[in-house]
Amino acid sequence: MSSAQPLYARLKDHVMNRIRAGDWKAGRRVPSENELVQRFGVSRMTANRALRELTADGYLDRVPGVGTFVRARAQQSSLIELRNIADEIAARGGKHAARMVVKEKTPTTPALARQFELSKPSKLDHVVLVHEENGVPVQIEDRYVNPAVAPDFLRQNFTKITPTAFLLAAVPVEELEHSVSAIQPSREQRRLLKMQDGEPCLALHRRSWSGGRVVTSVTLIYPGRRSALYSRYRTSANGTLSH
Amino acid sequence: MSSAQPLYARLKDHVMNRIRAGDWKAGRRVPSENELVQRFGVSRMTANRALRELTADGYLDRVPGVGTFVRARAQQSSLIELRNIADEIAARGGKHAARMVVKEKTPTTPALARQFELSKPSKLDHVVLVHEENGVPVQIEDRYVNPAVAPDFLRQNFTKITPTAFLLAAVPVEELEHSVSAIQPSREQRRLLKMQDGEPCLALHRRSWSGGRVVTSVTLIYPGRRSALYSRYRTSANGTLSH
DNA sequence: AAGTGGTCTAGACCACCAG
DNA sequence: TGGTGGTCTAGACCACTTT
Repeated sequence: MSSAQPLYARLKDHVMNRIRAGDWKAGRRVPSENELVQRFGVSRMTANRALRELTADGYLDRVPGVGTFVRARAQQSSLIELRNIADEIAARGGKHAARMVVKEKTPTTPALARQFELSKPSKLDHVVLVHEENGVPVQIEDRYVNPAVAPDFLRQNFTKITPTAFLLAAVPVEELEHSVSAIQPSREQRRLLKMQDGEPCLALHRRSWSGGRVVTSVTLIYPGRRSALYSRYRTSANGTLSH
Repeated sequence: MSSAQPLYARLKDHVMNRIRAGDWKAGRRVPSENELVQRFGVSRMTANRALRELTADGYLDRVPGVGTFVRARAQQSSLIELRNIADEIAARGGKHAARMVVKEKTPTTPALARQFELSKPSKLDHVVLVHEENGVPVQIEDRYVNPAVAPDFLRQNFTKITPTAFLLAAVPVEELEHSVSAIQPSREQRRLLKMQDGEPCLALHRRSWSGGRVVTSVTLIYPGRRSALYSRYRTSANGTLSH
């Protein structure tokens, strides 16, 4: 089962696995191109491509004449990464919990059929849950899923694995659509987020595609009082924005 | 003045200039690697790197055995591009106008000094303007600029050139920070945007760096009723999100 | 002086697609 | 069969930093 993966991709994986596992922490020097050439028996151009692409991807810093290092804050190039909120909270040192509010199969309304690009009426999976950080509600997740793409979705226990984590593992995402707006929360949403009257919310809507079909359509609602979306990144050498 | 630019970067520029100028439109075949080798006298690896990076940047599509083509919709990988609102409105076929509200030099408050990473008190340029599309206000721009980095800023006529357009041309941006939140607009902001009572706003805050110094800190305020931020993009081959 | 990254070359082999 | 992109090599020269 020798992988058909190209050599430079295997080198990238090797480095990323060390970083993800925590073996190589921020600021640590990673092997030089010549060291990779020695250890893996590849040409220097191949080692160079691996490290160069990881740098463009935001994971490494390279300093000519000095070396290559694990970047301090992994670059967050998009305002919205497809991340698991449980991981985000854990990264901040908080304790995540999720509370189920709705878990059902529901027939498509015309609006839902349009969102899922379905020509015929069908059934969709629907869940609503509230994510909490240290007991404080921080996000409402209102999600529809196409069961033709992710059949086992409704059978999961979403207090143990978040819908995002399940879908990320179950379905390869090929395309993403995001939009963000400010909304006045409904009474029910205010209650779930334990918000004061009059406070606005940030609504993030996302659709994802796999194999040309819409996998899921989700609305994430955050209390507006603190910024829910943040990114910081460098621009690439040629002046276009790095992505 | 032979440019110190590497060959692959010059090839990228050459292709991008043709695309930007409209010579090569969406779907058009661009020169193959071998054609670039012939015309520019470079090795195939160099031509390959140029076209490969432009593909990763979202501008081209490559099909093995067939060719390389200008991508239909230039990929909008980040939710927030550093774009000029006048261009955005023009791209939608609308008519842009800007109205000056404030144009002044102002001493730094402690909060501003922190934002600009200044150790000593100093003066900053400050402008507030309202951008309109077909006569309808669509954005408040509240911007501070470090005059040590962009000296001529306040001398511009911002009803003719937007602050973004001027700064993009005047200062190379190397790093960007964005955050988004939902806010309840002040009475003054409601007035400027001609909004109803109770409607929330989307606030986008951005800082940009050049040469290690903060160039500008800007807050863009949008009426929340329609989504101000949108993106759609594909994920890259190796499974990580394209940026 | 030795090591680093940055670039470039001139070949090569492969899978794929077209005529 | 010839052209395309995808990858890889084994060298090379350079500017730079560290020792």
